[in-house]
Amino acid sequence: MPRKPEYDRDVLIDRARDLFWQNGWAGTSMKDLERVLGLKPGSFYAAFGSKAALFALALDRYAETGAKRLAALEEEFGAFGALQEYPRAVISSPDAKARACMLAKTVLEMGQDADEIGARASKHLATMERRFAELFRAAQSAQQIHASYDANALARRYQSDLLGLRISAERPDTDANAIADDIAESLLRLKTPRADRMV
Amino acid sequence: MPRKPEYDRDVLIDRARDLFWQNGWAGTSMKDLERVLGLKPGSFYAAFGSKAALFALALDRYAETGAKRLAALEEEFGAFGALQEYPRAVISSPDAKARACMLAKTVLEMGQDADEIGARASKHLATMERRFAELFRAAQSAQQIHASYDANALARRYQSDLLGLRISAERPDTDANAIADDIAESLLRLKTPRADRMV
DNA sequence: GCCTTTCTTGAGCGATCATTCAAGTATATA
DNA sequence: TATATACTTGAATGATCGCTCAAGAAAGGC
Repeated sequence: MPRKPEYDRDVLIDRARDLFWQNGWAGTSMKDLERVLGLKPGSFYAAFGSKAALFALALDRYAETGAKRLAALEEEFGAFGALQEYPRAVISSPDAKARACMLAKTVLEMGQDADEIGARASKHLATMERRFAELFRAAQSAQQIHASYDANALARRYQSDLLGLRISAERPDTDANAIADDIAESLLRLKTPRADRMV
Repeated sequence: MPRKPEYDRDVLIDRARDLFWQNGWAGTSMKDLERVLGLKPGSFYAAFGSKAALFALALDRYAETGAKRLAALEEEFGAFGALQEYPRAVISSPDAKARACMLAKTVLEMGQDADEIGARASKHLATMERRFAELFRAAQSAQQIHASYDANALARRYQSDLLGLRISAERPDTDANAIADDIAESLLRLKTPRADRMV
């Protein structure tokens, strides 16, 4: 039996995710990755195959972490509470390398058709939207949100608000916490029946 | 006197804006620009100085166009009507090369500190936010929005919603029109006094 | 201690990046 | 028509891109 790798693959993927998250696909060079991961080209390609393959792993890791955080909030606060807390949580984690959503950044940089990685990011976003819809439905079952609302529509709007929030949070001159509170507060209005469209 | 340029500088800036808007800074190569603008390197550098200088011109052009569109809506519908119409307008212009905001894409790609172009995009965003605040104040004066709201806070949230909307509109599987309608509709609730914070 | 297997190293690959510049071309004025 | 003044062209620059590969180093099985 031969020697074992000197690195911890999981740790490397985490570091790559942070680097890609912050600097984007094109903004992250192989030289950057070699420096941050502590791998020479030979080891890198033996371990991950290509820059694109590692980016895909980083994307999956990112999406998985986000889903877990949402699940933990649901565990602690219930479905409705999780929806209220998530906006605040997502812009205030101190270890995060960026405020904006890595999935959104990827979709914007790569496009989502024609590019495989962009499509993957888009798929993760769609999965998150479905999770939000489930939470909205659960909140409806718990009588915290009135049944007259369409949970899928609420989820779509909620995700849109989150994406906007996270971009706003990237800007230093903007009070993102106020926006997060605003989003959470607006959920409370959903307890009363949906008003007829007045527009 | 010597010969005149064969190109129309204004048209070239428009084309560069569309290209940069769609593909981003790093995603747009000099070769792309040469092809779309119909300029060989020598002419290009004589005309614009550098890729970065042209990007700055394109950013300014983009911001200027957006501001003009908002002003036109205000002219036609008044302040409150403009705020209602703008979300719909911004995702439905048929000539637009992308749905997402070029300023936001630039900030996300470049960062806004450390990079001069990112900072310029950020400044344009701040200017737009101030314009929104003015419109909210005008709507308050016209009794269409209750005076108990803080116009600056409304503008901050409104811009955040717009940024989210425009990212959502980039995704083909999402009904962005519904989100735009939702944003417009939520403005109607601002006619009644602000409820106390309940979160 | 030897051998096999894997990991590590780093020079170097062709391609592409933004940019430069000297040579050629066209035009308005004198 | 001659000349001065741009504008146009495109080959070439050095740097950097993602990536390859042959050689050296380390570690478990015998």
